[in-house]
Amino acid sequence: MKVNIYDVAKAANVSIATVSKVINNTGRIGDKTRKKVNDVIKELDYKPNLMASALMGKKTCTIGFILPDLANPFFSELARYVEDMASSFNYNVVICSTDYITEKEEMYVSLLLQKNVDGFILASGFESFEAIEKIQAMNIPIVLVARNAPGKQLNLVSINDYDAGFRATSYLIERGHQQIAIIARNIWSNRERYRGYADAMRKNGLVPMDEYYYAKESTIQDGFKSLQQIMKVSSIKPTAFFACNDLMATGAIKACKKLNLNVPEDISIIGFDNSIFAQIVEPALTTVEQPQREIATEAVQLLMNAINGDNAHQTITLKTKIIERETVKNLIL
Amino acid sequence: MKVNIYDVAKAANVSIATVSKVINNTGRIGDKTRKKVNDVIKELDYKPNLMASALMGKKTCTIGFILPDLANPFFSELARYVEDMASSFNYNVVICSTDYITEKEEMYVSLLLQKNVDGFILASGFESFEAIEKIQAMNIPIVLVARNAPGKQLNLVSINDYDAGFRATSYLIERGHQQIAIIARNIWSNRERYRGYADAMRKNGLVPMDEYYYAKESTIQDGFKSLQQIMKVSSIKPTAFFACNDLMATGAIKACKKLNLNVPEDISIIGFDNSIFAQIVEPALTTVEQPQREIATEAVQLLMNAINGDNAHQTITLKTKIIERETVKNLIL
DNA sequence: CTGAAAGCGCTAACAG
DNA sequence: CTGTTAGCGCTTTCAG
Repeated sequence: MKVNIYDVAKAANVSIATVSKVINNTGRIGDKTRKKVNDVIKELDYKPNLMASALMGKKTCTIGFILPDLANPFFSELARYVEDMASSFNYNVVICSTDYITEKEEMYVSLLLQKNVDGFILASGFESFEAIEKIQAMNIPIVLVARNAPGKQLNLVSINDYDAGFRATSYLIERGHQQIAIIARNIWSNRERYRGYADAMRKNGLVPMDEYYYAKESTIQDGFKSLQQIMKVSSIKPTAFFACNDLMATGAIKACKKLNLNVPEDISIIGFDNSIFAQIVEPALTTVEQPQREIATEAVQLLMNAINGDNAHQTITLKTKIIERETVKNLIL
Repeated sequence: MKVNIYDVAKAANVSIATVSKVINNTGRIGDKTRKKVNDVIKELDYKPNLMASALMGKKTCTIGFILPDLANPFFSELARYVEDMASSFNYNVVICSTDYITEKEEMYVSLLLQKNVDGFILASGFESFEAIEKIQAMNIPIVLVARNAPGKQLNLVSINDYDAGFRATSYLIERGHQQIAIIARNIWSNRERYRGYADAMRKNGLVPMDEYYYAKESTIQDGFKSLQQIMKVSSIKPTAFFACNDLMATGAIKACKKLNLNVPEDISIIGFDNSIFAQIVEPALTTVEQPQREIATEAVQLLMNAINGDNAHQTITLKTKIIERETVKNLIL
């Protein structure tokens, strides 16, 4: 039923070695032989079994992409671009959602390692190094996305979260806001953005909200709860919120509606990611853009280089940009 | 570096056959031997190479999930559930976006076939059977999602699109709307919804918009353009729109804003999918819910059954439900 | 230029 | 109960 290399060899009156050589364009093969073999291959519609060649040390042309949650548009868009780019190299990507659970990441990594994937893109944002070390122990290339790994020699592609947080906050301050709250989650990228936020506040003689993270997850729900929570506990009410992703910003906007606060008249909000949500919500969200396509492109490119033997470790930092829409009010007039 | 079955055998003073048996729980193995081997496995952190066992005819524990566009929230949510469910069977899923291009589907299918995936879930919604036939020729299980394949013996899971279209339209009619337009795309599911729409109209003595599809793609953009287009060309302006997915509905709402039409005061809109967008847009979208989680769950379950030798072909039709929110006005008071 | 043969890591008869 | 052995389908020296 399934035709293999022997069938081709037989039909072409050559040895399997010859067939293998014409398939892989290795060794020297006479023109007539090559043509003959190719004809037979076409005729029998022969497709080499990639598992078998993988067993012989060839690539599996598959990469693992590990992320927290595919339902988060930031990640699904990222995944889309990763997949696109990978496919341009004839690679497939198996996507794994960890659901923010470390054990799942390790489980997926183990499984994919057993399946001999050629490389990993890790966007799960975990603090633990278990998975990374497991992969490195097998000498498999990794690139980390939106995360750092101090003290590790790795490929990284990310934005400068500190800087982005600083600029988002400054943007608000420049527009006259003084009471600025932050909705963040306790993960590395958000902590960096918090640092940027706090420094921007202090630099302008303002006092940052203390290092208290209200959001458990980066969801609409948690953004919704966080804003209400902050409004409730603050003695001096914030006039602006910096939400560390668009989902939470969306939730924050919803919360404002519930509290009968108008955005941006009463409360200004700036988000993060510039995912599709930013254009959908009402009012349209002013937000910090992450160049997802570039992130994905660079990540895959780096991974491919590594897979093809490039042992250098690169860190690529991409630019962010504030996309002005309708959720920030200028208090200075 | 990488430990294999021989290393384990040697360290445990047994043959590789014995190791294989304890791993796979086949044959009879003495308790002490089993323990010994298991200890060594743990100690050496041995993980069987799944490619090798796949070569021997075992499963790869990988399925291919082919969809049009991972950036469409309906599909990313679906993918999320598929992945979740698959992972509960210890399966990985490689996700492929066809971008609505038939050739890409075939290309992906070929590639994954060469990689010996155990099964496919096809949600790409194509009309062509090439890919399906290719897969069937290899005797690999498939389940089709959100699509039909008349005359084919296949596993199917979908909703009743005709019925859903009929009910969505009736919902509008019951609320007094008479000029109802539809925004659809020329794919099977949308045509079915159109049929339902048209029948509901006629049944109530109304005249359906003619079978003219304005949307090239199921995107926000195309929904935006379609509504404007329809408003421009209609002699009697519609009071309600039935958009065949939430993305297009979102675009339609945006278009209304641009045309200075209020939703739902001037124009009512009903969407389809009940993706996350429906809750985000303003006003919140009344829409027909597709039970994505169930679709995914059933699809994976069916596929697993098939992979495990169940040769029956099942068709599962899931229920839809109209989720009432704020975009439909009741004209009858 | 082409083929024979070894072997990748594993499973599955079949002996013992 | 355990080991030997023959492959799965392919790549890759190494002879010829």
